[in-house]
Amino acid sequence: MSILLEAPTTADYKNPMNIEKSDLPKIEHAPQTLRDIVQERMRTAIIEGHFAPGERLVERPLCDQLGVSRTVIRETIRYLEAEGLVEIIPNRGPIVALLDWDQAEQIYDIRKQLEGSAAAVCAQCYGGDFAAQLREALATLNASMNDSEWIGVMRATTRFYEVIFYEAGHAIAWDIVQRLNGRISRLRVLTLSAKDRPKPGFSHMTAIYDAILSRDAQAAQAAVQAHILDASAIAQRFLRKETTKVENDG
Amino acid sequence: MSILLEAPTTADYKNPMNIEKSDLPKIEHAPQTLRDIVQERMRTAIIEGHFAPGERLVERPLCDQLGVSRTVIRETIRYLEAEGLVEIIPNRGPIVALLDWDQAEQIYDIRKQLEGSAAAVCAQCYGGDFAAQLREALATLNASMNDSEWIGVMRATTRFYEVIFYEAGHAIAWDIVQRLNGRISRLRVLTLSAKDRPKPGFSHMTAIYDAILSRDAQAAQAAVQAHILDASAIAQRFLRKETTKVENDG
DNA sequence: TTCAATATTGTGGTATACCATCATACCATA
DNA sequence: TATGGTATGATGGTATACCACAATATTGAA
Repeated sequence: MSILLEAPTTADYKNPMNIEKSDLPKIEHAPQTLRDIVQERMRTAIIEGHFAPGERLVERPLCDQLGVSRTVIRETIRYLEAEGLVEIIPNRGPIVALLDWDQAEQIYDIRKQLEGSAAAVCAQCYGGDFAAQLREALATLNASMNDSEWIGVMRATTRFYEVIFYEAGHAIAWDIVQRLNGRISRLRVLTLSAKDRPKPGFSHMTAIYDAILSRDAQAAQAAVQAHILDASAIAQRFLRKETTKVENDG
Repeated sequence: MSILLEAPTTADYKNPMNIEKSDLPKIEHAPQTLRDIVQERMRTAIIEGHFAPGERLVERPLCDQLGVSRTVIRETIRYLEAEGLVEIIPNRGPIVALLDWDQAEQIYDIRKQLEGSAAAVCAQCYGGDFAAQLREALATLNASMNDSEWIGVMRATTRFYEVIFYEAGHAIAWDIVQRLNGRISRLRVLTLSAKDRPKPGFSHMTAIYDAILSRDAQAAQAAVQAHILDASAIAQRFLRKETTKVENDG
């Protein structure tokens, strides 16, 4: 089990998550509730692969590990179920959602549409300091690729698209894309960590960057779709390869 | 408050939702849990307008009305929050999610993409008894329009698109579209119930039907997008008109 | 009379105990 | 060895107690 989910050393109900003030420096009265924290932790734990797909999420151990009550765990599981990250098996309880290529293909297809549209809109109407933001995101991405830390690459890629979606004013679409990305996070990890090929990804991103900044909506959309097509092709290789194993687990 | 949420007359914990066997004829051991039932009831209550947008969803009264415990209510609210139907205001609790035109426009835009794509794919590759299913859905839609019952029209429209999405193999996209439709259900009701114009909607659907059956993907996509564009234009009129009122409520 | 401080109330958030049911694993016996 | 029953554990569901916080009402003082 992940170290991310370690329980507090003592059962301190006044401070069950070991949240120190130093952890929340920005906002004095952080309106963040326990549920939000647990949600965030479990979501990232699943996305970053600390829970295996198909692994059971038993309530009471989770309570112990996170140092919170069952109510919180149950509400969190309900939320993650709605997000598609968790699946409820009748009379068995929640497990980390499984993924087959059929679903993954659908998800890549939806992303192609939504991200392509966002890039196109963005190219047409961007302004302000957007160019600087996108350049910075691209630079961060480049830097993280040299670190060969897949998690950094994933975050930088996310940031890159986040800038695009928000400039396009597509906040809801971004929300959808993020959730979809959560569901295929395992694939993203595989495509990123199997990095005998970091450069093709980066050249794709550069192409997107150039197309948007030159206000070529068509080219921007095409570049995004090419990027996703490439990613999905790599993902397909991996998923096909391990399909047998996954289905044996289920 | 809605009659849909009435509590059982007596506190019968063996049968708290008044589920009779006659309600579940198909499956003997119905795996449907209390949560599922409450979720379904509250979702339709919100979608069908029995709760006003911005209305507070106070836990304890909901417990009384539905005859279930707070745990169930809270889990349900968490699920609906993830669906975007419910919004949590810090230190105030959940309310029925509000909607402004900016969000609605984004939602219509996403629908335009996903539904257009589904129709196009469908036109290219449909087979089997799909044509019959779609024809039947269209007939049902036509019949329900003569009833001038907006709820029937809404269900028939949903069914029509459901057939398309499933034939295209876009189950995940359909899931997304359904949730988005839930969030703009109030607008859909307005556009449907303000029925000085039932026929334009139906002619749009007929155009979609014809285009798909004639395997013209381009035309199918265009017809779908025209339909949504029309709907969004009507919705915009209504939402703009009542924007002041809504924001005063919030 | 008016303003401010305090008390009350309602709500959300959290924790915990309890029961029923279902599924599985284990064990004892034929 | 095979089979059936029991034990265990997990979940679903319910109830309750406690605390924090915010809004409102009430009361006291200027």
